Amino acid sequence: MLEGQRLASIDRRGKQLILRAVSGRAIGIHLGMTGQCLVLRAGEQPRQSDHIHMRWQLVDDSAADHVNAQTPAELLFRDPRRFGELRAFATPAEADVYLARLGPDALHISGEALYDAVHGSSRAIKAALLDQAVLAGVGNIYADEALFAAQIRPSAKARGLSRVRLQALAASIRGTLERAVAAGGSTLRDYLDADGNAGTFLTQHRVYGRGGQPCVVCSGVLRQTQVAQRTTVHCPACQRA
DNA sequence: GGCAGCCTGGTT
DNA sequence: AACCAGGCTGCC
Repeated sequence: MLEGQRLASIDRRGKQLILRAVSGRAIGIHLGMTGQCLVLRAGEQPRQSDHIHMRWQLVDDSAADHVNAQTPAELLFRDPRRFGELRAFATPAEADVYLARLGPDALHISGEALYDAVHGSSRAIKAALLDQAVLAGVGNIYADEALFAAQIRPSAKARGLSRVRLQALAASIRGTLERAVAAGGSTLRDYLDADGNAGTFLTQHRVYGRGGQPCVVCSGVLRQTQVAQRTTVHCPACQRA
């Protein structure tokens, strides 16, 4: 699909990455749980060479004055658990149809947009946040963290939450994701950025993975439950809404 | 909605 | 050996 093609752009919508070529062809990449996209310089070897499912040779022929111009490099897709996905699109329209399944991007979600997306739903608010057609980009970690920041119970019915509450939740989602991005993401075990670096947001988790431990705000015991079939941690005292 | 299933690998 | 994990789909 991409042999001999010139990359035009690299974008993201929610958890979906999309590489578009000048010709209109495109590749969609989803990391799933354990996927990694790694960029290697010429002659560089990946730290872990197992579970590599795709390798693209890259040539940088951009600016003539670029230090690395003409230096070949490689883009690797590695995914031990194979829950990730690579998908080829022949045209921009095909790619756009695929991306249209996704809700608004969580990193930029407005209070109004979140209200519009969930206020009519009878589901638990956490289930709605995890639904990529409702909101694109929030997974289990950031759902729990954002709900804690907004003081909302994960099991609260979406339709029972006020406009003001949902506006606060939208702000918490944006804030949580911004801080996570600034920290390079949450590496539990596998996640690495394109340069092979782990993310450190794990050190800032306030509820995810802390069931049974004291709440950082009130010192009460954090409760671990199941919501939408996912392990969920919240503070019963702080999250009253 | 709930649940099995897709996979590998690390921890009880 | 059993259970658990960042996600998501398909089937009741």
